[in-house]
Amino acid sequence: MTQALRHDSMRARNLGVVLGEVRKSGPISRAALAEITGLTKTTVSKMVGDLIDSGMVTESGAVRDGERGRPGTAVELSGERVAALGLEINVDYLSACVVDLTLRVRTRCAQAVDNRTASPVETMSHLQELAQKAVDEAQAQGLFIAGTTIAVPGPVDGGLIHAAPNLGWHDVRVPDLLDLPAEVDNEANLAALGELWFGSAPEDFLHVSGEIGIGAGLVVGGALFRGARGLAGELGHVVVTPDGPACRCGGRGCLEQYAGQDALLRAAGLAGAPGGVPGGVPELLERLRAGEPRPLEACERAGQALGVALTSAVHLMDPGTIVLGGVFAPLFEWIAEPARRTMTARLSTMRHTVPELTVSRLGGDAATLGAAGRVIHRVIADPYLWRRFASR
Amino acid sequence: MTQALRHDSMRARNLGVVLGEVRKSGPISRAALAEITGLTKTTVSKMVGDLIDSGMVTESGAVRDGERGRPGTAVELSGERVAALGLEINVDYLSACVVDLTLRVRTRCAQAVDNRTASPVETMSHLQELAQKAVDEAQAQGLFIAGTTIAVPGPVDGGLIHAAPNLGWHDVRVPDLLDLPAEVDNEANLAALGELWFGSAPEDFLHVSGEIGIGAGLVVGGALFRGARGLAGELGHVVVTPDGPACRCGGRGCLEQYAGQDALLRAAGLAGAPGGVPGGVPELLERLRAGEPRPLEACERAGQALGVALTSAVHLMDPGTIVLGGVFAPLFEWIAEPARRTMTARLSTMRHTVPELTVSRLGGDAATLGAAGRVIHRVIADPYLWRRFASR
DNA sequence: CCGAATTAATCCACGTTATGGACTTAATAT
DNA sequence: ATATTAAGTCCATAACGTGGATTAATTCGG
Repeated sequence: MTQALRHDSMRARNLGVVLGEVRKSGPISRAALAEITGLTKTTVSKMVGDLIDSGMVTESGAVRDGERGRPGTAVELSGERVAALGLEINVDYLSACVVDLTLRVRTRCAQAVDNRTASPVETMSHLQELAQKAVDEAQAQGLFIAGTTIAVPGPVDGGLIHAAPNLGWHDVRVPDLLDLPAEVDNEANLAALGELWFGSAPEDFLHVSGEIGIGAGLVVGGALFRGARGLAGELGHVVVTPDGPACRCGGRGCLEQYAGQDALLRAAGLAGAPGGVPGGVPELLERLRAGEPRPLEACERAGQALGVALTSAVHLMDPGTIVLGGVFAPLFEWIAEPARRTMTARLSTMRHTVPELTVSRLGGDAATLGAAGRVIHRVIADPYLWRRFASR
Repeated sequence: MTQALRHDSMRARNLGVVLGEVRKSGPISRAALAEITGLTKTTVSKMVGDLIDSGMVTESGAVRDGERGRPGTAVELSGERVAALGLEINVDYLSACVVDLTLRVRTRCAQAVDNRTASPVETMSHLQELAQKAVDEAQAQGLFIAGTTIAVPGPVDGGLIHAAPNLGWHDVRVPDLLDLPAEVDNEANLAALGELWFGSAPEDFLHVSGEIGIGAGLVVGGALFRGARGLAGELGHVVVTPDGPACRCGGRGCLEQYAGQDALLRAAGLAGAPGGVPGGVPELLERLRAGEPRPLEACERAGQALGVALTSAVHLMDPGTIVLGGVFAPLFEWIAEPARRTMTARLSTMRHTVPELTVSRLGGDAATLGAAGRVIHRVIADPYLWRRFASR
C-alpha cells in the first residue's frame, strides 16, 4: 500500500525528484529545475544547497538557457563522494567494481575461480578479499561506499539462494557469509539493469543473458519486472518442443536444451563435457569465422529455438525491444538472424511492430555494473536517507 | 518520473491512503486508522470529516478495540453517493452494470447482439441505449456516476482498437462513438481486475480468459501488468508445438489451436463451423457429463496444451496462482487436471511451489465488473479529485 | 559606453499541512 | 462512586513550499 506522507517524507521525495532530474538532465540551472519539477525557485535553491552540502551535487560553470538575461550556474552530479560496490559470483569467476554517483567506474577487478568445485564458504572468502581490495581503492580516492549488491547466477528470495543448480549451491544465505552489509539479486535481473543504466538501452526491453543457463530480465518503464515471488524471467525453460530432450529442470524441450551454452557447443561438435571446456566459446567463434558447416548449422538451429521462445515471451510480456547479452553477444552475428526470422514469421500478422533484436554492449560486465548501479539509483531516488553519511 | 509534491498533493495522497485503508479494513475507528497509517489522530479526524462531507464515508455504530476505555465510532465506505458504470462489448452480447463505492452491484443489464455482423456504429448505438438505461436507474437511486470504462475483446491502445479480429473491427476509436466520457480497456485485463476485486482472488495471480480467443491478465501486487505497449498477456498465441497447425495469427501450433473454443469443439466432434454454433459449449458439457470418450479426450488434450503454455508463462512471469475463467470455468473439472499434471511434471524440480490452478467464480461477468471497479478504485485512490462532484 | 530589458538566484513574510500534548468524552474495572 | 483506559477534539507549534520583492549578472538597443 502507498504510505502516508508527512512533512519529512514530502521533503525526502522532493529531494529525490530534484536529484533525479539533475541526473537525467545533466548540467542544469536551478531555474530550469524549478521549471521541470513544478517546484518554486526558492524550494529548488534550498534543496540544491543541501545536495551540494552532502556532496552529491556540484556547481559547474554557467549555462545560458535563453538569449538574454543572467546566465544560470549549472549543477550536476558529483562523483567525488558517494559510490557503490557491485559484486558478482559466477560459475567460473568472481568480479567487483566500484561506481560513483555519476555512474563512472572507479575500480574494477576480477578473479578466475571455479566455484563449482569450491564450497560456498570458500567462494565467499575469495569474494571478501576482492571486495576489500575494491573498497580500499575506493577509500583511497576519497569515496564513501553507500552500499553493496551481489549478483548470483540463480533465483534469489530475500538474500536466500534456495537452489542455484549451476553453482551446486543449496539454501545459502549469501550476505551472512560476507563481512559487509550487502544485498543479493539474480544475475539476469542485474544484467538487465546494467544494460539499462550503463548500456544506454531504451526504457522498455527484455535482456537475455546467455550463460550456461539462459536467463532474462524484463525492464518496463525503467523498472524491473520481478513477478510475484521474484522468479520471473526464466527464459531458458520456456517450452520450445513439448516432447524434446529432457532438461535438468525436469521438463522437456526447454530452450536451454537448444540454445544453452552446453547444448550449443555440443551441437557444434565441440566439448561434450557439461559446462564446456575452457575456451569453448572462443573456439566456436573461430570455427564460425572459418565457415565450418556444423557450427553454422548449430547456431542456425539455436537461433530458431530462441526465436520460438522469444515469440512466446513477446506474446506474454510485450517487451519493447530485445537485447541479447552474455555469450549471445559475441554470437549475435550468427544467432540473431534466424531468431529474428522466426519471430517475424510468427508475430508480424498480429502486431504491426515486431520487437527489434539488438546486441548488448556490455557483455559479461552487465551484472556487476548493474549490481553497483542499483545502489546508486537507490541513493539518487532517496538522497535524504544518505545525506548524513555522504556529507563531508 | 515521480512527481514533486506540494502541500495540496500531500493532502490528496493522504486522503487517498486513509480512504484506501477504510476500504481495506472495513468498519474501523479513527484511532485505528491513525495507528495504521502513521498519521496522527488529529489529521485522520479532519480527513474522515472531509470524507463524510463528500459522501464517500459514513459512521456506522461503535467498535471496541481493547477491553476498557471509550469505544470508537466506526467509519466505513458509503455506497449511497459515488458509483461507476462498466460496459462490455463482446462477440455475441453487450452488457452494462453500475457499481457503488462499496463494490456492490446496483444495476445490471445485458443484451444479446451479434456484433460480428453489426457495424461498429450500430453496436455502439445499442451500447449507448444500454448505458443510458443503467445511468437512469442509478440516478433514480441517488447515485452519482464518477466515470465509465468499456471492455472490448482485443488489444487497446489509448482508446483506439487497431484490430479486433473476433469482432472484425479495424481502427475504431470507441469512446468517440459514445455520448459519454469513457475509457476503453482490454476484456482480458478487466476480467483479471474483476476477479481481483469481486472474486476475492489473491494479490498475485494470472487470470486466463478462455473465450473464442484465449487472453490472460497478470496481476502482481494488486496491479495489472501491461507490458511496454499494453499488449501483454496474449496467452492464446504462446507456442505449444513449433510446427503445429497454422493459426490465424500467422504462427503455428499456438495454444489457441489446441484449447481455443473453436478448436476444442471441433476436437470433441461438435460444430465444425468457426465461431461455434450457438449452444456449442452447453452441448459439450452435456456430452462430457454423459462420459462420451471423444469430448473427454478433447479436454484431456486441451488441458495438456494449456499446461505446456502455462509452464512457459510461469517461467517467464512467475504468477502466484492461476485462475481459469471464461469457458474454462464450466470446463474446469475436465481441463484443470491434465493442465495441472503437465505443469507439475515440468515445474516441480525448479520451484518448490507450483502455482495452484483455481476456478473463476465470476465467469463471464468478470470483465464488466472489472470495468466498473477500475473507476471505483481510481476514485478511492484519489478522492481529492472527486470530492466536489460527490459532495451532497 | 550606458540604461533598459531579461533572466537567475536569494530573501522574507505567509499559507497550508501535519504534529503533539492537553482536554473532553465515554466506556470498563475496582 | 472512583480510577483507569481509550477515542476523539482542540489549539499552539513546527515544517515545508509559495509567491512576490530584491539583488545579481547578463544581452540588447541607442
